[in-house]
Formats: sequence, C-alpha cells, structure tokens
Amino acid sequence: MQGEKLDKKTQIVKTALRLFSEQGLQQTSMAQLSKESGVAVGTMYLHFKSKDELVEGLFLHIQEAFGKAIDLSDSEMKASYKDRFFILGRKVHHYYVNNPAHFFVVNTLNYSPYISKEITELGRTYYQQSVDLMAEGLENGSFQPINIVLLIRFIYNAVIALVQVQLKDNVEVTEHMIDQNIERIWKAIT
Amino acid sequence: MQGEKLDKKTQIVKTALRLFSEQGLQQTSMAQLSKESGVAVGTMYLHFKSKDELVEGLFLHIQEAFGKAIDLSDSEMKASYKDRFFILGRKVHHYYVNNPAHFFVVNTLNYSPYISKEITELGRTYYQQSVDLMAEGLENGSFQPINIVLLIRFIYNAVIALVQVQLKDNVEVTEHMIDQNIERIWKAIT
Amino acid sequence: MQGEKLDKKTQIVKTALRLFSEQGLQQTSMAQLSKESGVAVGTMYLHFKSKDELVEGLFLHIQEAFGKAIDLSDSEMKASYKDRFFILGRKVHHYYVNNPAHFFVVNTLNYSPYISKEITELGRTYYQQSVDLMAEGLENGSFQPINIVLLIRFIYNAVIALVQVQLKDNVEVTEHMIDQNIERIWKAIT
Amino acid sequence: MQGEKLDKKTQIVKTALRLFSEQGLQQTSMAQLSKESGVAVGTMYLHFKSKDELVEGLFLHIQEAFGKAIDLSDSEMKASYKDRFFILGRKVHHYYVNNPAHFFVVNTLNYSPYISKEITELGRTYYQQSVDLMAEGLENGSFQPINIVLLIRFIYNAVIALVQVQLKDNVEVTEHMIDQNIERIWKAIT
DNA sequence: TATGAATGAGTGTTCATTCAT
DNA sequence: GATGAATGAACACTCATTCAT
Repeated sequence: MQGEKLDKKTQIVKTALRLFSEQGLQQTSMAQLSKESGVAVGTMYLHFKSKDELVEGLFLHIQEAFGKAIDLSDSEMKASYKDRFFILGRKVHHYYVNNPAHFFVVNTLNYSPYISKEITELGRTYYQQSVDLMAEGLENGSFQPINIVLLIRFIYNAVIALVQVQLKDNVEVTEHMIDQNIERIWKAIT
Repeated sequence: MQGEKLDKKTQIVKTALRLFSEQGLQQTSMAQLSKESGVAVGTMYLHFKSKDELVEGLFLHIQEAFGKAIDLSDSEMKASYKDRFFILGRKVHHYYVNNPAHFFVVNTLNYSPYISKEITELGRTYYQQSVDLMAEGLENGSFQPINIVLLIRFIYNAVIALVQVQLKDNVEVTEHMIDQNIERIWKAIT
Repeated sequence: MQGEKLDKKTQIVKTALRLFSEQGLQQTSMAQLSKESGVAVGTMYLHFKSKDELVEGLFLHIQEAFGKAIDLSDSEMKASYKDRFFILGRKVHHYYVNNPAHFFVVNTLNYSPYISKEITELGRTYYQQSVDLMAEGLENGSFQPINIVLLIRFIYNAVIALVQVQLKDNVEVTEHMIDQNIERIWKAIT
Repeated sequence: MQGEKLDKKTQIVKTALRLFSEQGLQQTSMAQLSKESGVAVGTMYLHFKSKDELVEGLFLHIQEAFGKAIDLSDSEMKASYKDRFFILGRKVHHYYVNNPAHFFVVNTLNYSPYISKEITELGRTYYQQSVDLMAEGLENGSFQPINIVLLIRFIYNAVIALVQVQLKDNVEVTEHMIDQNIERIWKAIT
C-alpha cells in the first residue's frame, strides 16, 4: 500500500517535472499530466489537494534532491575550508547540469508567485549544510565581511552563470572551466 | 489623436507592467488588464494583436528603457576603463532598483516560453554598448581570458544578486555596498 | 452628391456580394467589408442601419437585378406561350450562371433566418412578370391544374438543378442541355 | 455508463437539431446549446472536439437517419421499376415532412462552408441505394439519356419543391398531391 | 484507494455598432 | 455626409476541480 502510493506519487512528480520543464507550468494541464503519468486525474487529487500544492510539492522535491546531492560526505568535510568551498561549487554545478529539468523549474518558480515565502524557507532547510558552510567562511575570516544573504546569492548566481552558459547557450563546458569559475568567485569574496 | 493614442498605449503598458510584476503573466487576464487600465478590451487589441504580442511589446519596451538608462554619456565614456565599468555597474543596479516591476518582469520572461530567440536578440540590441564595453575589457587585457557569453552572464548575475537582496529580501542597500559589489566582480574577472 | 452617395452604396453592395458569396455572411465582418470596399465603417452605417439591413438590401438588390434580367421584352412577349416559357427558362439559367455570386447568396439566404417573410415578399415583386406568366399558363390551360405556389417552386427548383450541376459540380453545360432541361419541365407540368 | 453517455450525446444532438433549424447554425451559441440541452459546455466538448465537428456529426447523423428511412425493404425491392421509383419518392417526401428540422438543417448546410467535400461524400454513402436506383433507371432505359448528376439533382429538387410548399408555405399537402408530384417527375424524365 | 465523466467559471479574442471629429 | 478609434457584449473553447462509482 505505502509502496504503491509512493509509486503513484513518484510517477506524478517525475512526469510533472518533465512536462513543467518542457512546456512550463501553465502550459501543462492536469489532464495531460494524468495521461502522461498514467495516473488518473482523481488519484492525483488524492496526493495533492490542488495544482498549486503539486507545484509546491515539486519544488520541495527538487530542493530535497538538490540538498542531498550537494551534501558533503564526512570524509569531504575533513578537507580544508577552501577545498570544501570548491567541492560544494562543483557539486552545485554538476547537479544542475545533470538535472536540467530541476534547473529550469526551480528558476522559473523563483520568479513566479506560485511559491510562498514559507515554502521557500522550508526548501532552504534541505541545503542548510551549504548555508552553514558559507557562514563558516565568514566567521573564520576566509571571506571579507559581507551580508550573509548577499554572500549566498552572489555565489549562487555566479555558479548559475556557468550553468546557464552550458544549458541555455549550449557552450561546451569543461571541468577546468568549472574550477576557473569557482576560482573567480573565491577571488571575489576573499 | 496621436497624443490620445499614445496615452492609451501607455496606459496599457504601464498597467500591464504593474500587474505582470505583481501577479505573473498568466495570472493576469486581458479582462483584468482592461479593467485596471481603463482601456476597453477591444482597444487593447487595436494596439497589440494578441496577448503574446503585448508581452513581447512589454519586453522590448523594458529592454529599450533599460538600454537608454544604462547608456554611458559622451563625457562618461571618456573615463578610464575601470571607471566606466563601475559607472555601468551602478547604472544597472540603480535602474532595476528604481524600476522593480521591470526587474521582475524581465527575469520572469527570461525563463518563460513567451519570448522567442528573435525577440531576445532584438532586445539585446538596446544595450549593445554595454556588451561592447565588456568585449573591450577582454581585448584591452583588463580581464582574464574568458568566454564572452560567460563573462556577461557572470557580471549580470553578480550585479543582480545585490538587486535581489534589496528587492526580494528587503535588505537596506547603501551606495557603498553597491560599489563593494562591483569591486568584487572586478576582482573576480581581472 | 446624389451621384457620390450612389457610388458609395454601390461599392458596398458590390463588395458585400463578392465577400458574402466567397466566404459566407457570418464570416464577412463589417471591418473587412469596409477595408475591401474602400468605404469607412461609419459610412456604411449611414447607408445601412445594421448588418442585417445590409443583408436585406443586398437580397433586394439581387432580386431586382434578377427581375430585370429575366424580364421579357415587348417583342418577346409577342411569342407563343410555350416560346415565352422557354425564353424565361433560358434567361433564369443564364442569369445565375453569369452571376454565380447572386446564385450562392440568394440560395444561402433562402434557408437562413436573415430574411423575413416581408422582405421575401418584397423581393418577389421584382419578378412579378414571371409569376404572372406562370399563372397565365394555368389559366390558359397550358398546364395541368396545380397549386400555383407549388408550380413556381417546382419550375424554379428544376431550373436550379442544372445551374447547380454547372456551378457546383463543374459539369460543362451546353445550350442544348438548357433547352432539354426546360423541355423536361414543360413535359412535367403540361 | 454507456447508457448515460449515449443519453448526453443524444440530448446534445437533439437540441442542436432543434436550435439549428430554428435559428441557424451561427445564431446558435455553444452556451445556448448547453443551457437548452441541459449538458454542460465542457461535456459537449467531450463528445465533439469543436462546434465544426458537432455540425459535421449532426450532418452525418441526419444523412444516416435519412438513408435508413428511405431504404427500400427487400419486399419493396421486388416491385416494378416505376413502383420502386414512386415508393422512393414518397419516402423522401414523408421523411422530410416528418423531420422538418432535418430538412432545414441539411438544406442550410448544403450552401454553407461548414461541410467539406469529404463529409458530403461520406454522407452520400448512407443513401447509396437510392443513387443506384436512379442509375438503374438510366441503364434499363426507363429514363431518357441524361447526365446522372443532373438526373439526381433534378429529381431531388422537384421532390423538395413540394416539401417546401408544405413546410415553408404551410400549404396542406395530401397523399394524392405527393403522388401527382412524383408523376410529374416521372413524366419529365421518361 | 482509484477512477474519469462531468462541470462551469474563466480565458483570449472578435466584431457589430457608436460617436466625436 | 464621412471617418475610424473606441467600445464591451458575446463567442468558442479550456481546464482545475469534484464526486458517484
């Protein structure tokens, strides 16, 4: 039962992710989602009370997967601060490049009225470790003094710039370019 | 006649800008736009053949205003390269902070299927001077070698980070912080 | 003044005839009619109080032209009854074949709610001579006794059959076939 | 399920038939059709993809019912050729008189751009037997030589003349008058 | 729990008509 | 008389949501 329910829910989320990233949120109807996911419309409404809630669920699903993917392992956490910063940077880049649908959906949602402040906050908890890592850099004097919110946005946006170049401008991006990009960011804030 | 016509079109554009930034594109119906702008539905369709064309028109309107606002004057163009870079950075920041609706609409459209490649390209022509300025920095050796597309995205995203902090996180941003932000960018790419 | 007004009205009627027969009544908007006739929308409403009235006017215009075209001249009226019957039959056929737009518009209107009984009656007055000719055939014993209304519809429909074959089925129709068709009708009712 | 579905579709078709014959196709909106049939707008679109398709469906529905109604039974087919011709003539007349809505809708559609050539052809298959009967009359020498298309149109139009007299001119029509009318047609073409 | 037929408010768009010039 | 910009009711159609099974 529990297994089957998760299956249906997973089917919905996976299909929604694909359709939303391919066509946009509004362009994807619940009927199409039902047809392509193989889950009846009524069943979708057993798992998500409304389309808005489905979008929220999708957002949190992405943030959770993102959080897990960029989590540093125990052994990685033993590296120097700069090394940990670079490891994180690479993980973020690779995550989005390997999950372009997540990238497009999350960025669309960021500027849409679909996601409330509360849900945004809730999503943030999934990558708390990364936020803490940034705070640590401030505290241990690695970074120049700066507003922590700005620091995080600055780094995120700068990493994202290269992801955009790879996914939207279809420029070939090498591992070396990724490292160079993180190097630039490091230079900027230290 | 000419004056009134411009008035109507301006009313539509101004209201659309407000509603689109407040509620999103799809959430704003032509009926609501008509009611709030005080222009009859039919009249709106005399100025824009469809909602899509209205969105395109709005996008180009914003890009044009943006381009004009960040254009360096003849006297400003006589400054040193670094100074010109900073002037541009400040102008971009101030433009978006003074026109938050433009900021939200343009960023929403960036990730939406509303705007075709052609229109995006057309919009780019309005701030060609800034693109050229970035290219100049590469040619005159101010910047480290880097893919020009990445360079522009990197700088834009980094400037935008502070705009987001001011407009979305409601953090008070001083002129000093703006200069510091540009300084960070300059450090990163030189 | 009078001359110009007639000009405008003629322009409207001629263009309406063309557009209505090409596209149908409902598919032709007053705006398109205005553009293609070169008469401003407002001006059209000076000549016809509404689209319905324009359609009525068009109908009467066609019936008048039709009536004039099938009118037997004084010399033709001196022929024997059967000859007059054949002359009339040929005239009707030729009129519709030479004015296919009239044919299609009149037949469309016949089964549409556009034309009221009164207007239909009014239109009938334009070809009273032909109606009288049919009544004469009844009175002089040329025809078998028959309801006059049925007689007229029977003859009209039978003539129209060959027009349809020529205009809708694109069958080549010779003068001989026209005469044969009238001969069939004559045989039927005498 | 099946029963209810058929019910809804039947409700739509019946109401459409009534409204289309009373008011015309274009004058009947999907909203009115919904209200008067007691079927929600959305439901109508489950059964017919568009208004055009509804009209097509209605046309074919009529042609099918017409075809069935005028089909000669096995025993009727054993009659002499002339008798079969008369039986068919009476059936056509009675069908339209008993289904005036069918009469008005089919004749309206005949001169409207709603029905494509393909659909017209498809509709024709429903009364192929009658077409064959006409061809038989040509082959067995009952009729004078004549273009088959013209023959069919001539007979149809002539039968229809009496239907029009009954339905549009509200003239009382007796069985004798129907036979007389067919007699006229028989005389014309033999 | 799972289904999908049914719903009707809401959408973008059209177009006959008006009226200030 | 002549114009055409402006109007808004009406249109065909969509789709998130419900509910009887």
